[in-house]
Amino acid sequence: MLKTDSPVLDTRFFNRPTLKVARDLPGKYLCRRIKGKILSQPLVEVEAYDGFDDKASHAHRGSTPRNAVMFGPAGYWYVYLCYGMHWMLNIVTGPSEYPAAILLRGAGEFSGPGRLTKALQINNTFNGKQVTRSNGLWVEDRGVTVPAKEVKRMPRVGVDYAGPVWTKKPYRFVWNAHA
DNA sequence: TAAGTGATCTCT
DNA sequence: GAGATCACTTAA
Repeated sequence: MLKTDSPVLDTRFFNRPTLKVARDLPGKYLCRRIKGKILSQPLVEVEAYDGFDDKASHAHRGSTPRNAVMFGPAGYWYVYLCYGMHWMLNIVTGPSEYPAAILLRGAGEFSGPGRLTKALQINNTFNGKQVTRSNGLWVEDRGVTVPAKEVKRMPRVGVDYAGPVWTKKPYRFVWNAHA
C-alpha cells in the first residue's frame, strides 16, 4: 500500500491570523495515536478565541497559570477542564505574546468539545505540548479542500458572559456537509 | 430545564 | 481561605 505520509500541519500553518487558521481547519484531519493505533477524524467544527480584546477568551484579563500556553508560540495544545468534567482541546495560534487559540468542537462523528476529548482520551497531559505526530496528537492535511460555501460562520457557544459584541462575533466555523 | 462536577480566578 | 464562575453533557 502506498505510504502516503500526509503533510502534518506545523507552525507555518498555525502561526497566521487566528480567523484564517480557523477557517482552514475544517476538512483537516485530527489524528490521535492510542496504544499504537491511530484514530483520525476530519474536523467539522471549531471556534476562534483571538487576542486581548476578545472578551470571550480566557486571555482577555491577562496571563494566568492556566492560560499561559495561549501566550506562547503557535502550534501547541491548550487543554483545560471545564465544568469539572470536560476537557477542552485548543490549538494555539499567532505569534508569541499574542494570546489566541482555536477550540476544536467537533471531528467526524464526535460532536461537542467534551465528547471529542473523551473519545480521543485527551486530558491535561497534552497541555503545553507541541502539535506533532511524536506527541501522539496532531493534525494532517490530506488534500481535502472545503469550498467556502460549505463552511458556515456562526456565533460561538456558551459565551453569553462576553457582552453583546463579542458574543455575536461569527468566530465559529462549521463544515455544513458534515454537520 | 436543571443538576452534576472540580479547577481556577477574584475577592477577603 | 471562601465564594462565584465556568469555551459542557446528560437525563428528564
